[in-house]
Amino acid sequence: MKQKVMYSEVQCTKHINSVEDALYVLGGKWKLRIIIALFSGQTRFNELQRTIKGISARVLSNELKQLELNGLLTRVVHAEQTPIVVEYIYTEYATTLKDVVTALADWGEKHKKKLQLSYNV
Amino acid sequence: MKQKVMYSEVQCTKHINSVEDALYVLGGKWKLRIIIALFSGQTRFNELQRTIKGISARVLSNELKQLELNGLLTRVVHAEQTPIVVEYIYTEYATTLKDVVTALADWGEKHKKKLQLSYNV
DNA sequence: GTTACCACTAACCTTTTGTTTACTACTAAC
DNA sequence: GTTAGTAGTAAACAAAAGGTTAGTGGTAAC
Repeated sequence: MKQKVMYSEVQCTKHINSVEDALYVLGGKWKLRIIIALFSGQTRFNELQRTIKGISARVLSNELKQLELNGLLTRVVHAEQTPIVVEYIYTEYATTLKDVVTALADWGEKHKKKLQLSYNV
Repeated sequence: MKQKVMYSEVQCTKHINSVEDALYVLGGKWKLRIIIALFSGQTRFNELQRTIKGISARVLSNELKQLELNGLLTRVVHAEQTPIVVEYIYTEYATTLKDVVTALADWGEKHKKKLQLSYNV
């Protein structure tokens, strides 16, 4: 059983630490899904909750707060109108996540196709 | 407050579903770190536990089982030697994760640098 | 006049995840 | 003979994450 080594030990530790830093911000079940929904133009709380199937209001609220703290979105309150409308707008910084989202979504899609293939054969 | 829309609503749902499929396999605190350690040439249980700081034997054992079920590694037992040695070898299929790992590690690295900058200024 | 929408929050509960300690049984080094 | 390494597992517990239900107060549609 042979395999090629992709990184040195030092690079391994560096990679693990970097992924750790990324997961600190993006980890958990919901954060990336929320970011995708924001990228696709959803801005409102209830819109987001409808788009992201299965998330509860409590969890969505908490996750949005954390994403705001990490500089990935801005909470904009339109207090002048009734009912008061709140918009969640992704920041310029959040667009740096595009590669991450793309890589994960691509892999997830291919993985699903692979599973379907192995069941159908 | 303006933003460009990156995906249509249909693409949004597709992306969310794909990321969901990916996270089903890769989600949680440890799986990607284990994969990085495997990519860097670690093959043994205790080696992995030493490399991945903070993981307990129980959790490592569970995660390895799940990664094996999902076809990302093979458990190879060398029963002929004493003490019996077990090797965890990443599969060919696991190499399709390279882009995911790279994207996340790159983002994590940049994010850390950004944090350090904003503290030092 | 009842229902639904808006954007949440509080309290409580369950599930998932992870930790700690102790243990297996054998080997090799000091 | 004590310690450390080999690869784990069992049991008991703690912490983190997530879900459920109910409710706020105002507006607008049926």
